[in-house]
Amino acid sequence: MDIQLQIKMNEKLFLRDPEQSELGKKIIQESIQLIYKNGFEAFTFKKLAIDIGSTEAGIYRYFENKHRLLIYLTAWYWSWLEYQVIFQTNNIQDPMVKLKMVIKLLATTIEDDTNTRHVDESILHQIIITEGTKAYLTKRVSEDNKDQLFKPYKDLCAIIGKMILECSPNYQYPKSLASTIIEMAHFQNFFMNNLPSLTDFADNKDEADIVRFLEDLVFSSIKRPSCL
Amino acid sequence: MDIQLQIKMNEKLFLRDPEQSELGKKIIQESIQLIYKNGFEAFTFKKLAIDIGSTEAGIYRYFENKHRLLIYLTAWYWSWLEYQVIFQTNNIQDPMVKLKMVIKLLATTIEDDTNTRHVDESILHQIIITEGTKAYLTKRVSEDNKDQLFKPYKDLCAIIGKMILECSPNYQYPKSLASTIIEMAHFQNFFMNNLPSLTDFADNKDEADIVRFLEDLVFSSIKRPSCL
DNA sequence: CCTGCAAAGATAGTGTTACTATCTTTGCAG
DNA sequence: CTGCAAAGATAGTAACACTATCTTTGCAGG
Repeated sequence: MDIQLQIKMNEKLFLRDPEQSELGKKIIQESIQLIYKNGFEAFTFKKLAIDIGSTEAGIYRYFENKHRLLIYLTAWYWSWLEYQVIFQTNNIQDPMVKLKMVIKLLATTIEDDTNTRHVDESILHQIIITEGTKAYLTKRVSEDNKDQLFKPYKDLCAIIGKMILECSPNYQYPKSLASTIIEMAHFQNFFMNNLPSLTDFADNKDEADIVRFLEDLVFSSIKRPSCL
Repeated sequence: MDIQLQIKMNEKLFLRDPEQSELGKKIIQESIQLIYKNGFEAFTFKKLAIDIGSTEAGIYRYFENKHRLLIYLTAWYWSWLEYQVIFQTNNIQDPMVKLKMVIKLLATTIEDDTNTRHVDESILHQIIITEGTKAYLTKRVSEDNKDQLFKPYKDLCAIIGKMILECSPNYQYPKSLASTIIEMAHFQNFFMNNLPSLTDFADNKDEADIVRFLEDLVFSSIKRPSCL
């Protein structure tokens, strides 16, 4: 069975849909490699053009600028992750087990999904850890939000928030706890590898420890009422 | 009583100490205004030079580049906040009360501290919320960390971690919980004001709600063992 | 087979950014 | 009054972030 997974993206994210052409797919594929390698600040359309054997002007036909491309990549990632969450929690009844699965998906290294040929998810995951927040930490965030550019992120947050409420219908902060899990899954990973004294995982550098920390955080918070 | 508070900064943060001259202080003062107004991406030394009536070359004598200036501002902020934490928790015995004070300091709007004439802390606080993580979310983070540029942040995290252990000596993740509190105090604030559906504070937009969320998060986590 | 049209390639050009260099002026300390 | 450091003035460069325009390619419909 060879099923190619295609994620339908918001049209405001691009000028021309990169999934619809070879050049477009190469832009996605190689931009992921290049951002991973040099970081988003050092990433330019010029360098990308050279890497894919095209021209700057060619890339500008797909994306307004590099920041839009970053938003596209993050939106793609969160859409893909939402799909993974829905897929992996399908047929699971216990909301606690579902939540644990979500935490695992968020905090654990992702293998490349061969159903999406032009995207290497494991590298994209690394990019999202380091560069993901830069998509929205800007002066333009409200305008971009009006164009629904962050919808995949917000959708995922809403799904996790619902699971939290399923576990604990009286918990007061489901959405904030959801966004906390999402961000901390990434920040603790970044800290563990780069600023280890900000974490308790410096010795082993094991993602499983992050999972345990997040599980502890979440389930202590939402179970507390029943505990009192 | 007129005491001017001066924070001793790591010498690697600058080429020439901005606290030691009028021009230096103007660079700090106006860069805070300019970054607040236009965001870090749009901030340039050229614009800053015009605003302070000096030249680009003049600013380059103080800071290698704008990223170093951002690291300086964040380091200054965390040093100042550490001082506030120590000052405000002085003579408090109960570690839980101390922790609550820390959460309040992290998550609540700061009034301008008149003891530091060239820094407007309330605006700096806003900058740290939006731009703070960009100081370390780079490819250079390990080198910068070796130069101890993030020491103030790490020191604050260590202090909070210690308070957590005072509350609950057996808690396993004091440092990760500390960095979670610090980051979430800012992220939840940013989300509340810019991407409200990621939080549970959209209606009131009240920082006191963030404080309550963080207190709930922290004290559920660290009290759990005694609860079982 | 020709026509038309869209995608992509090729090339050029502009204003801005991120610096670096050098020379002059200012102010003050010895 | 001399010397020296800080700051001002000015210039220059390579890279970056675009925009414009013109040509080529490929292939779809008539």
